[in-house]
Amino acid sequence: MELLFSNIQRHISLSEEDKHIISSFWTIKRLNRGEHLLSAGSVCRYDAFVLEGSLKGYITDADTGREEIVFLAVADWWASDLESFHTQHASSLNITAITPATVALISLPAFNELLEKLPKLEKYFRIILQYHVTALLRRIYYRNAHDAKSRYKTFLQQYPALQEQIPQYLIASYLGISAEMLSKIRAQKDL
Amino acid sequence: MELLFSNIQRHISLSEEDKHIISSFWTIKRLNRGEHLLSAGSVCRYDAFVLEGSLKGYITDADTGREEIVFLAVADWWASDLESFHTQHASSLNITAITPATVALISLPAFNELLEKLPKLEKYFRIILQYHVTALLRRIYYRNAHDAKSRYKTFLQQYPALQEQIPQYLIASYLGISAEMLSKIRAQKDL
DNA sequence: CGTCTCGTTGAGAGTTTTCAATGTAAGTGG
DNA sequence: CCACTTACATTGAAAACTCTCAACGAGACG
Repeated sequence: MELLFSNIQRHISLSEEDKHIISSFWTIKRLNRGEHLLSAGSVCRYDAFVLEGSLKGYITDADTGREEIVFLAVADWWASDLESFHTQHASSLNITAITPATVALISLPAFNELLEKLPKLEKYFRIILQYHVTALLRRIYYRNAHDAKSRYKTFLQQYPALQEQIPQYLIASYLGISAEMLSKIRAQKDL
Repeated sequence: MELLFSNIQRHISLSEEDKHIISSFWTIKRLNRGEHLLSAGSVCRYDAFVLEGSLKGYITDADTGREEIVFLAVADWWASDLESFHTQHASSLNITAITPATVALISLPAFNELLEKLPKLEKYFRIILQYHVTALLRRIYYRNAHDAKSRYKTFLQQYPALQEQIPQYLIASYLGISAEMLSKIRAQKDL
């Protein structure tokens, strides 16, 4: 939970009282490796903040059964389907623990109540969403403008920590590369 | 300006007084075709809401000089580099009018002051950012999971209006396709 | 051990790009 | 009004990149 506080405090200030209030709205959940936080077809009941471990968000192709990674999340990141969470409509996304993980969960009613009690959190969420949008636009840019090797190199520079926590074939999918291609890229001398 | 109000009112309610306050913080600017709203290397001074016309956000490759479209914006959309706007650091993005355009602009100091005067706008911005994040994740998913033809078909369904307002070679870049490839896809019978 | 997960490697196939040429419509200046 | 430029779209052939498929290897774990 300290991790969430420090994340929030990078953008707005919190009193001990605030932290107390915030804590009361969240529940901690442990996930086994492979356990689902959200399954396609069901509603995203919780917004999740990752405290430990790593998760993948992915879409399974109805025809081929292939998994396409949409996002990866490790400690200090968020992992949920925002649209499904806020509209309470069925999600097309799966979220699953890659490793054993600990997440902090908040339901939509609790989320709304929390924002009413601590309106300054609106600002926090707005700010992290701004960063998120920027990061996603950058990801789209790299996907469109650069080849597989260049994308992988950029990925390593930007998220050096992820390399150790996430299997390569999932990183490949995240980057829009086949697992075999990424393996061949890594075999090249000039990384 | 009415367009901005109706955009906001899709998510939160506004009194006439609110509208009056909001109006006072924005300035209207007309752009000629090809005119820059933001140039790479400079700071994004304004958050822009498009009232008329269409704009492109793109990154120019330093080596090849190629333009890579990062986003397209038409009436009722936002167009800015959020990161540069909020940090006031140099942007790597260009934003240029594709057609003659009218935009509503707000500076960062004005933006912050507006949010202090009308805190409920925090909620509005948080909500539209949530939708934006969802749309960008969907875009990434399609980019990674589907071939050029399928992406174009999905694009036509999702944004039928854009087809008439944006030249094809820019739509191609937006979708991560070469202009020639898109032309060949359109020549196929079974769109 | 035997299985499961994950990574590697190679060959062939497929998609998409690049390059170059051509066409067309719209604007601009004489 | 016409010639000329500019912007955009089309087409074809060759090249480049990436994928698929298939086989194999290595480590973890029960």
